[in-house]
Amino acid sequence: MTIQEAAQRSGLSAHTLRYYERIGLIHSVGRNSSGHREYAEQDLQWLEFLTRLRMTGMPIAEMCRYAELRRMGEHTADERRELLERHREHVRSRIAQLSQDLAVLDYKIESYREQGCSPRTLL
Amino acid sequence: MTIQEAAQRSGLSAHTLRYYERIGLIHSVGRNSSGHREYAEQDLQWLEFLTRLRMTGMPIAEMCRYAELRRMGEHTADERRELLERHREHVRSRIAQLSQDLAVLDYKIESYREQGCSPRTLL
DNA sequence: ATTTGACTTAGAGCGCACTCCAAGGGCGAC
DNA sequence: GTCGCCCTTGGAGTGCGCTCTAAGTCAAAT
Repeated sequence: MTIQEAAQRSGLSAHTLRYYERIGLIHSVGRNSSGHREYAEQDLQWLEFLTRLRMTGMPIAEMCRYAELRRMGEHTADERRELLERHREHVRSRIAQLSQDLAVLDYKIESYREQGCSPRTLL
Repeated sequence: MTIQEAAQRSGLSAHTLRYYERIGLIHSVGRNSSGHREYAEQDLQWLEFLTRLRMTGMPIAEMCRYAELRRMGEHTADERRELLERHREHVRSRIAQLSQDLAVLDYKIESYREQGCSPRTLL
C-alpha cells in the first residue's frame, strides 16, 4: 500500500507518516524498486495503536520509548506492560477530571437557563 | 491580593496571569498606588472557571470570545450559554472517546499479562 | 522525448500556549 | 543612600507536534 493509501486508512497525513518514521515511531517500512514506501497490513495495525496512544495524550517521546522496547524483543514485554499501565492511570484520571468538569459545566449552563441570571454564578 | 498570591491560589504562574490579562481573558485587574496588580476574590473565581475551560480543551481564542461576550453585558447571555453548550458536547465526546481507548488499553495490558504473549496482539 | 504527477530527502516553518528576558520603577531594611 | 527584591512593560524565546518547502528521482501517459 502506498503512503497515500496508508494516510487515508490511518487518518494521518503522508507528512506525518514520514515524520513518525523519521523519529523512530515506525520502524523499517518497506520500499519498492523505486524507493517509495510500501506499507503492510501490520504497519497499519501498529499505526492504529500509536494513534490511540496519541489521542489519549501520550507524549511522542514516550511512544518512541514504547516503540524502541518493542524493537528490542520479547524480553521487554514487562517494561512495555508497565509503561501501558502507567499510561492507563493517566487516562483514568483524565476521564475522572473531565467528568467533574462536565458537572460544573452542566451547572453553569443550568444557571444560564434559569431566567434569574444571578451574577454570582454567571461571572 | 498580589500576583504571586493569585498565582498560588489559581495554580497558574504569574507569567500566565499577565499573559491572560494581555490577551483580554481577564479584564481590568485593579492596580495599587505603585502600579502593581491587585486581584480581587471575583478575579479568582473567574480564573477558576477559565482554568476549567482550558483543562477541558477549550482553545484560548474561544475563551477570549466568551470573556468578550461577558464584558458586553447581560444581553449576550444566550450566546454565552450556546457557546458553553457546544463546548459541553466536545467534552462529552472526548470522555466517550477516552473510555473507548481505555477499554482497548485494558485489553492490550491483559494480553501482556497472559504469558502467551501472542505476537498478533502485542505488536 | 517530454510532460505530468506522485514520490524521495533534509531541513525550515508554523500554531498554540505559554515562558522568559531586559530594562526600568518603587519600597522596605540596613 | 543603596541594597535587595518584587513589581512593571514590550517583546523575544521555547517545546511540542506536526506541516510544508525545495530540489531532485522515477514511471507512466501523450
